Amino acid sequence: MQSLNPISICCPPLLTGHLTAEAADQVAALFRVLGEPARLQLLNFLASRPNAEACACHLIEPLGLSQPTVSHHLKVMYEAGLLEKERRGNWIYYRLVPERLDALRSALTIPQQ
Amino acid sequence: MQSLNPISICCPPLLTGHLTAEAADQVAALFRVLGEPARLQLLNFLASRPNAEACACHLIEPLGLSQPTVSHHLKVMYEAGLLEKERRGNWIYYRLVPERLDALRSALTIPQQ
DNA sequence: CATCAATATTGACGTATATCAATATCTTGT
DNA sequence: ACAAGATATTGATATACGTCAATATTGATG
Repeated sequence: MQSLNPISICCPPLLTGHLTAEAADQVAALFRVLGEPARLQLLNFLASRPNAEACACHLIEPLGLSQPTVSHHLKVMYEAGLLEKERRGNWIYYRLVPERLDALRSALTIPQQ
Repeated sequence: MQSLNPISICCPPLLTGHLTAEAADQVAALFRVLGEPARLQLLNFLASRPNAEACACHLIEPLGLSQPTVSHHLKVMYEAGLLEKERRGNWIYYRLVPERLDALRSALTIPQQ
């Protein structure tokens, strides 16, 4: 389970300038986080909620996966900087970090040829 | 090695509306293709060339990987619709398919909250 | 048709990781 | 402090896949 540094500047443009091996590693790790259907469905579910957030307890049933597995996916996305989390009483709420997805989006920008 | 259908409509928005399990599988498979540093470096190298294309023979040395491994990565990206290929005499040229990356980019669009 | 160069495929191996059951940890309320 | 519920971690298992050496295939050319 490779974790990402959320503070690191991500993502360098993929298609402009020279992409170093280190930068490629970093961006690839983020793509790999999105390369899992269960995680995409979690993101999609969160996006559909008010404030783009939900209690972890609400994320288990819609996926049809076990609680530990969902917890694992949430952790992976949290460590990748795609989610924030916040405890509220007994529950932990996860929230989308739109800036992170925006950064990835801009990394895919294609230079005018 | 899961292959993608290049003709299929990809990609449905991740963060708008309901993402079915099948759609999540499809988009995740495309993200997984990008989740490999060597492939990102290949894309980056192609983007730096005139016409965003290069002979396969020019893609081996810059990566420091064996010829079969590079061939494998090119095949994966070709089957994912990210590259086109064309034979020219003895050589096979691979070219970026910008529309495919654009489609992925738009799938990451975040709805206004 | 034979040869050569470029690319692709096969098979083997190692690593990464998704998944779950079992268990641990953490918070709140009594 | 204890009990109960929510979430996280551990350990085990299975699968996906990156990598290379060896080999096959393909196309051009003599």
